[in-house]
Amino acid sequence: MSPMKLNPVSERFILHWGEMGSKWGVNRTVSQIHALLYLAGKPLPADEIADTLGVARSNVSNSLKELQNWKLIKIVHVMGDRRDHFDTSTDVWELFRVVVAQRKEREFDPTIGVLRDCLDSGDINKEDKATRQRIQDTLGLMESLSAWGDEMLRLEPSTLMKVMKLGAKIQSLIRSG
Amino acid sequence: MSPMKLNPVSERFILHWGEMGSKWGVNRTVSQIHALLYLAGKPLPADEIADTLGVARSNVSNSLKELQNWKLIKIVHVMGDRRDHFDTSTDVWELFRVVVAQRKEREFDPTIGVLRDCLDSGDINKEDKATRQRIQDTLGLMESLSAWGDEMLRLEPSTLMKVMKLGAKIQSLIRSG
DNA sequence: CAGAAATTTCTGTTGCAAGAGAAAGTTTTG
DNA sequence: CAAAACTTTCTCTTGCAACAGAAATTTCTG
Repeated sequence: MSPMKLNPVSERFILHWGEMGSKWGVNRTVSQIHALLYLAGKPLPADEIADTLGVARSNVSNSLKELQNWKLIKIVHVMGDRRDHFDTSTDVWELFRVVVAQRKEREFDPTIGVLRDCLDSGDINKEDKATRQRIQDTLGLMESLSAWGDEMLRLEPSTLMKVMKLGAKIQSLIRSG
Repeated sequence: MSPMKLNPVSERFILHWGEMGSKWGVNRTVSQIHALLYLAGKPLPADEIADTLGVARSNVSNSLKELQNWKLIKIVHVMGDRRDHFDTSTDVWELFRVVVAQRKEREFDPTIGVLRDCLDSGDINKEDKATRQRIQDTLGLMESLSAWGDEMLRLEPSTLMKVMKLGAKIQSLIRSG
């Protein structure tokens, strides 16, 4: 099959998304596939993805599995076609929320665990007081961020948007409240 | 020189920080060096860093330059020692702020530029309406986050802390205000 | 249930970032 | 200004993630 031709803007979007992903520790092909599905806005079969992006079918297969682990895509079926098709949300806020929640769960929370563990261990007394305090501070920051993240993630996108729009005005609310 | 011995907790902290860095697109050695300087809480010379972490002197040199580009460390001098010493803030909030600001500037803002560019280009009309809308939505989300980030980064750590403590309670303030 | 279609797993390759060590360069000091 | 101390730049190596293609497996269809 000859490579499926993307519109120039879609191509640019997808390529840039791939670069972005790399810089944040996400495999380039994985990012690109997700960008493609997002822009397509409709379920695509794996071979069409491979064809469009010009990567090996097996690479697509593994990347799709990865995206499923991230809960960013799901398998759907199209009438009269036995191939699996893959679909992602077209709601960018929802996608954002999922990515943040996943990274928090995978990397942030475990780190909090390690820090707690460090502070609980008998070995902690071998460290000098100031070092101990810095580990404690780090844990404190991460716990605050974690708790705040959980609360924010629970809000509706529209509410979250309002919170952000409020921005720094929140300062005055804190003083008054 | 024989490798300088770290306390077990420091070692664990530094190793874990290195792993964390990798997952977020930061070079492992770079993360480790920063963690070491943070825990040490005092300026260290490059050779002592190389020695403590067991990596090549040249690697340390390049990593230190990288950390300076990130504005996370600076060169200081110690009386009676002609070697450069490297120092980082021991204020974890300040460090957090710098990292967020840098990543925003390096990766987030340029992406906003690309998206604007996409939407301004003549080629955008080749895309179908729904795709165009999704690019527009993506830009909207990123612009909101960017503006909000700028405002938050301007706040004092202590204020920022209060904002986070407020958490979801902010919802009611929005309704009332 | 045989053959076809689709998918996944396995195996080997490749490209590149990360890093070591040598060489070159710079700064300091007597 | 020569030698020593220190730092950076350069070059080559290495390890590993990313990937391709083949082989194996599963699922579907008449």
